[in-house]
This record gives sequence, structure tokens and C-alpha cells, in this order.
Amino acid sequence: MAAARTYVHPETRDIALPRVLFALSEPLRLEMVRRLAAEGEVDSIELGPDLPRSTLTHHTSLLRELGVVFVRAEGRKCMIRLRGEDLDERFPGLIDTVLAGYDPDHAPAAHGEEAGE
Amino acid sequence: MAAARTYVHPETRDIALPRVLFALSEPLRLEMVRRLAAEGEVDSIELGPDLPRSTLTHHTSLLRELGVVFVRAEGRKCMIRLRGEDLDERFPGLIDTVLAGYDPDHAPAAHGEEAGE
DNA sequence: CCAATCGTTCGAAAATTACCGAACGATAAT
DNA sequence: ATTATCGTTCGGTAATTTTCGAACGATTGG
Repeated sequence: MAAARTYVHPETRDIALPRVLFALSEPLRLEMVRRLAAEGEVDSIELGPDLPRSTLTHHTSLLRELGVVFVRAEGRKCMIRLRGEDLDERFPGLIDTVLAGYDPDHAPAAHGEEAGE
Repeated sequence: MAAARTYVHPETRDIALPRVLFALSEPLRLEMVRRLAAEGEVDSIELGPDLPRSTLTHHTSLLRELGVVFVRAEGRKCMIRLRGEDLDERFPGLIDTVLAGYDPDHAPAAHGEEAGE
């Protein structure tokens, strides 16, 4: 038995608007958030199967530290979900409004979705 | 007569969401946008009277190039206004939602409001 | 126990951004 | 015309962010 992985998350009241906007200003992270909003809790590797693991950890950690996502260890894997309620409590409608203006055509090519769907 | 100052602005359709979010993710620029939304067109110097001029130009140019503000030369001065309609056409409700979640207590000290603290 | 897999951390490099003084051109006022 | 004011550009430095390989600890499966 060893200490399971734990993750530190900011309190809802400590989530800052400029930091959230910064988190969402990165195309890769914005695409991650879009997927999380659409699919609920997902395995972290689904957010960037083609990225180096350390790069993926960097972005997910940033999203976590800035209060955008909640991270949970499950075995070897790492489950991630959007802090939708917390964000909506703090900044009502922000995530929805941002994602409504999101154009998937400009999404970065870090995922599996291809032409012929 | 000499050539008046001109400013290049992106077309509305070329305004990109991640770039707008990046523009708003800087506390100084977010405060500028808040003032522009509240006061309409303002002299650029009102957006940061205590900042070095080159720093002020840097931020206003960034806001302009990313499609957030419209800049117009008037004599020696430089009038700036929010591209509210363009932004609302491209990303409906975004600016309003962002500013609704804005907490003035965390505004940077680059303006005239002083020590109530 | 052994090997494979996963996420994290560390370290360093590259890229981007922020910041500001100084010089410059344009404009306004006297 | 002369002076003062304003915004821009240039040049460089500092700070931040991104990226990724390598080593490590934890977990799963045989």
C-alpha cells in the first residue's frame, strides 16, 4: 500500500476570472474544456492521445490549479471533469457563452476526430 | 499636411475566440475593457494615466490587433472604443458575461481610484 | 516477484509576452 | 517658427509560458 495520488484544487471563491480566461485562451486547453463539457468525466488521455505525457500533465494541472477542472485518480488513470457548477456559481453563464462561440474548425489537431465522421 | 495616424483592425469574421480570451486574461487589459464598456469611447490615456506610454501603447495595440477595440486618431490624442457590436455578432453575450463576473476589487492600481482599503 | 503501463516531477530549451527608456514624427498652442 | 505634448516605434531585458525527454513512484496483470 502506498499513498494514492492526490490533487489540490482551489476553493470556488478563490477562482479568479483572469486566470480562467487565461486557461481558456490556449487552443489546446479550450478544446479540452469543450470535450469535457460535452462528454462529462473523461480519462485524461482522451484529451490528448498524441501529446507527450508531460505536456498533457502540464495542461491538465494548469486547468486544475486555475479552478477549471476537477481531477481524480482512478487506478493508474486520471479522471477529469469540468467544474461546471462551481464555475457557474462564480461566473454565471461564462463557460456556456464561451463554448457557444467556439468554432471546432479551428480546433488543434491533438485528437482522434478525422474527416469522415 | 502629413499622413495622419492610421490603425489596422481585423475583420469581424477574423476575430478568434482564444485570442479574445487571451486579451481579456490580462488584469490590466480586462480593467481597460471594463471601463470602455462602461464609458464608451475614451481617451487612451484615461486607460492608464500612471503607466509608461510605451506600455500603454503595447496593451492598446494588442487589444486592437486581437479585435477587441477600435482605435481612432484625434489630433494628438487616441480615442478608443470597444468593438461591442462586432464582438457580440461573433461571440454573442461574451463580453457582457465576462464583465458580469468581473470583480472590481481585484482591479490593478493603474487608475485614479484610490485608497479605500 | 517481474514486467508493462500510466501519471507526475525534474530539468532544460525555445517561444512568447511584459515592461520600459529613448528617439522619433505628428499635432497643438503660443 | 518654436515649444510642448502625445502616441508610436525601436531596442533590449526580464518574466512567463510552452514543450518534451528522462527518471521516478504507483498501479495492474501475469
